[in-house]
Amino acid sequence: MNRFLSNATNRIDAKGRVSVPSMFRAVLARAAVDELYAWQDFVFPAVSMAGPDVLDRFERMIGSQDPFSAEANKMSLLIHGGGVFMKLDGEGRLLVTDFIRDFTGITDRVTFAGRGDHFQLWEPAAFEDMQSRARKERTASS
Amino acid sequence: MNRFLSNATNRIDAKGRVSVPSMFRAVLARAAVDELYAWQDFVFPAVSMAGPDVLDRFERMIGSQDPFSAEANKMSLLIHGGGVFMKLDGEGRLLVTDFIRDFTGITDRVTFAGRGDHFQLWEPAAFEDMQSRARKERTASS
DNA sequence: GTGGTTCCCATTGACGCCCATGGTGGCCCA
DNA sequence: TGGGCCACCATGGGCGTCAATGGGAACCAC
Repeated sequence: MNRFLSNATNRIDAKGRVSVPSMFRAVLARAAVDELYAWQDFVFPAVSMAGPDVLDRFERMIGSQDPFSAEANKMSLLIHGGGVFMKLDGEGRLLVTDFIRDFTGITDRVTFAGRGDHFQLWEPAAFEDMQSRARKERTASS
Repeated sequence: MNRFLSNATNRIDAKGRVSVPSMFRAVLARAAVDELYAWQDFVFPAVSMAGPDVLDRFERMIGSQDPFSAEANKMSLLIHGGGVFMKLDGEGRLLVTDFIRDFTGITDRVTFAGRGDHFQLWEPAAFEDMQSRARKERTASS
């Protein structure tokens, strides 16, 4: 499969590392991605990750707008100022930095959630909560 | 037959596996499906399963919306983050994971229910209950 | 040096793949 | 029509492999 799907919760070890689910690593390997672009999600309290191609896409989106518009400026602030590059260690783990902790509230466990063309890091309880809320809204509106 | 019909209840073994009814497996084989897309039903406490084409359908639904809207993001959270790919073992069994147990209440037995283009996994008592209730409501309203 | 990383190796528990068994229903044949 | 044979399905369990996790030691920057 070539997209990020499902969710899994892994523990952060004493050194602050956490294993990226093998399923997600397989998708990254297939796309020959070895350096991850990570950004703070625009909607949820989660950090999103994907290959560098996503950053290119974001930049093209900005480029198509008036460079002096407030929109384009805000967008750049989010994707450049709120984004970093990360890479995995030999075992497929990533270091959970303060960049991630502060924005998500993650402390000792991480929920990885597939989002199709990217995946996200959530504080486990926040993920559960948001998902059940989304389900309720769908049920109510249908 | 090319659709999922009827229902059957099977036992979960010590390793947490359960046989998918051969009737359903036959439908899957005919559609050349070897990897199942499973999602938590939007209405019932059941997990639904079908071929990956269902996921494509869901994704087209999302694709028609503004990708930065909270609506589209929540829907993606459900169908991507709340969906899993599963595959059957050589004997046509699937592993009943916590993803399934937590949402359905399944413990040691599973009721498989055909739903036409997909089938569902229910906790046996919950299925009986829901079915008899549906029957009553129909009788009352007709 | 000291703190923070990165690279490497060990452990263990889960999962996939394989083979075995038993029970049931269908089919054939007398 | 009755009995027996056979095929298929549900189920059980062994075992090898791999992922998730833990920790030591080298390495770099300050």
